[in-house]
Amino acid sequence: MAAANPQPRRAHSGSRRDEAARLAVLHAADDLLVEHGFGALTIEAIARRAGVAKQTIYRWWPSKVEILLDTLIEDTEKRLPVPDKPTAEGIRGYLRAFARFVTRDPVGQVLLALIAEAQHSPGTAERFHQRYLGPRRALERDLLARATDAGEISPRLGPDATLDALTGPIVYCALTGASVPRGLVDTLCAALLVPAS
Amino acid sequence: MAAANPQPRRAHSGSRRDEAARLAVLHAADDLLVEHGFGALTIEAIARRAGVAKQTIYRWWPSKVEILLDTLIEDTEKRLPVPDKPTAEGIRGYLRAFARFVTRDPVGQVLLALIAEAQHSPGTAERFHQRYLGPRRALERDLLARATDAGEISPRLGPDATLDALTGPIVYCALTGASVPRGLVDTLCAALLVPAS
Amino acid sequence: MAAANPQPRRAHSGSRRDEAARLAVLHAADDLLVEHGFGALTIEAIARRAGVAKQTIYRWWPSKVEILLDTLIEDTEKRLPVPDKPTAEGIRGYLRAFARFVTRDPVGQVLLALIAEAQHSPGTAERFHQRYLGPRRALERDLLARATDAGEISPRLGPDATLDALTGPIVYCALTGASVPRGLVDTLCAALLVPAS
Amino acid sequence: MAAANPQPRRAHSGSRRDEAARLAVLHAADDLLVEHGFGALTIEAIARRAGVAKQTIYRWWPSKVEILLDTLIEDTEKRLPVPDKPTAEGIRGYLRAFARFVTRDPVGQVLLALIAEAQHSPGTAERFHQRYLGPRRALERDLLARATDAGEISPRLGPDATLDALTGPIVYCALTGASVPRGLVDTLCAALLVPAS
DNA sequence: AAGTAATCGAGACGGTACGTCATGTCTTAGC
DNA sequence: GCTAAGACATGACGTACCGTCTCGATTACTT
Repeated sequence: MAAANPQPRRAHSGSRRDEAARLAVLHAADDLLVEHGFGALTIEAIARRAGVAKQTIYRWWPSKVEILLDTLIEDTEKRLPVPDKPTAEGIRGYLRAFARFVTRDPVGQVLLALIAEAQHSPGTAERFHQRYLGPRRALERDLLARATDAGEISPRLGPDATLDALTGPIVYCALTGASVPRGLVDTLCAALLVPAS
Repeated sequence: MAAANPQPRRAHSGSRRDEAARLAVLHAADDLLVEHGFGALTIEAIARRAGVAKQTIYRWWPSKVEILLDTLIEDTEKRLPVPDKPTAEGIRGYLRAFARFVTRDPVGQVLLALIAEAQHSPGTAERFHQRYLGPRRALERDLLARATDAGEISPRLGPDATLDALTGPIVYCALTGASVPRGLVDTLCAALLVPAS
Repeated sequence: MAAANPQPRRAHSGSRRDEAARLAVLHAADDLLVEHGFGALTIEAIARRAGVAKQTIYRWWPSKVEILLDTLIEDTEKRLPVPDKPTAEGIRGYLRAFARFVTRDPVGQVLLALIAEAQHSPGTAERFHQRYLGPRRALERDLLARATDAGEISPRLGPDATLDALTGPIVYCALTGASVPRGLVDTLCAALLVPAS
Repeated sequence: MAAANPQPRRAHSGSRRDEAARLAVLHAADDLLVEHGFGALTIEAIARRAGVAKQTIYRWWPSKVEILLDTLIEDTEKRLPVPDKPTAEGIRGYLRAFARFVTRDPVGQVLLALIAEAQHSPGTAERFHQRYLGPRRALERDLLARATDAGEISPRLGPDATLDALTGPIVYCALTGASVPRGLVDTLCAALLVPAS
């Protein structure tokens, strides 16, 4: 079929890392996760789907968790940027976007899968914190601090506790398969950030 | 002990289910999970540890998830009873106990493992809801309703959203390996249940 | 269906051996062997097919080989009697019947299966000789001896070698799935028994 | 030996089939068969003994019967060559060697095991004919034909019937655990091949 | 007539082997 | 030095039988 292409995908390489292979792996991993769930996400399946040799994966990623982390980090910045403006409304909007991200976006699936996998393996938990949770939390803490300094909000709890209280319910709903109840985000913001009125 | 045990270990019953084997499996699963993590929780390892044939496990449990569910359900009632008294203080105490349960109790580990595993497999999610999350949530909703009727509390959100908002942050902290911040439970209760005072 | 018979097959037992069960086992074994081959001949399959408990089989037969031996011994006398008359023609007829028996008779299948199984297990070989091959060979040797005494034949070899030379090719053909070539029996008799001219 | 083996046992090759593993499997199978009988000849035991992974066996052989066939075919040519010279004496010598082969040679054990196993499973029978019995019989038929053409012998039966009559008794003796009676081979040759003298 | 004993069906149990799948390491051969 | 391809040792998967066992019911021989 398709006009008998003799070299079906032959142009790959030489001495430098093959960027096409890298992207093919990331996309294959993402696709498999979304289409068939984490159970189908094996190194062999990724290699098969990406049209890549297993060894090519092992050369560049120490585990499939790192593949997911690569996808997650690259895509989260696009799909769910932390807002610049330190306003109460900005924070509320970010949380609403986060709820959508985590319940509907394919990349949100990756986040949930990593939270789950971190629970199963200490090594994963470690890397997950280093590469994703830590940096993200730093950005969020900064947003909160600037909003507080600006008098936009006046949180009833410390920064980390506040963020746990705001994002925890959203993540929990997503993990248990439920949608985030209407009004939850607004009420949480109202109750915990105490708008400067 | 030592004394005079007349039957050395010959009594595996015969035609009826062997209760000793059942308990050995549940304990082996729990022990392996706590000692070596979910990764070490294979059916073969459970069978080895319990001194039981693999087939005996497959005869009674369709998957290791159901083993964990059995443990979780049996033990949660003992370790984390939902309080009878519908008071604001009772609810606060329950949430504090829940925080301890989920961060320190071995059975809490089982709960976290199941939340994680449910994320990886739809079948697990289904069973987890049917057998644990659903019934438990019903009890909690009942507690909330009775406390509301008694005028003890006056929640700002619907029952499910309230429970998500209260337990979500605790579960999220446990999942991300953190301890539950001091004051979090009290502040959440104060902010969301609006004590009748 | 079928008029709701409350006791479907209840009349079995008491304190004496249940003859119906014994026959059911023998027939089940034979049927399974013929219908699905030796591979399907497991104790569990026999028990299932005979509608009998596994223990009932183990109580009366030490192995499935003994079941086959029971069938073989009981049925061979009916299907393949060693002739009384010590004539050359009688011997020839017996060999022709033996060829039919071993290539077409269900009981012949049992014989072949036991020859094969004896090759796989020394215990089987032992019992097979004791209970079948030995006694049968004795009868055949006797037939040969009487025919020789009567001057009907004059074998070129000793009795056992003669019998091996006569039956060996037939068994070999049956084992290799071939039919016994036309004229083989007659030529063997002519060449080895040297009719009294 | 001893001397300077530079690679201790690191050379399992990589992308090409590992010849050492192939031979280890063939020898392990042969050894197990001779030492512990067909009952001990399980894939797992072969793998253990050969120091090879089970999957390596399944990759190259569809069943243990094919392993035995490989051994049998490779070794029969060395241990029991069909003679070139189409003489009566050559045929007699071949049959005597065959009797020794089948009663004393370890490879003869493999042949008997395959005859037996073919009786238990149609698939085995099929492959056994295709790969061993058929080709061997063709060689033997050719030997017979050339000897007949040369006027060395003058068989009383067709080629296949003659071969069945000559080899059948030998195989039968081996299968029933007996030794081949003295004089049997010579008498069979004399009686069936009718030397041209 | 009550007690004893052997039988039967059912089926749970600790095992062993099955054949399949994914792991992570390795070697080869092509560019 | 990268790549695709894939063989390899390892070990878990879920299934099928093995032979032993214990049940609860059904009969038949004892006393």
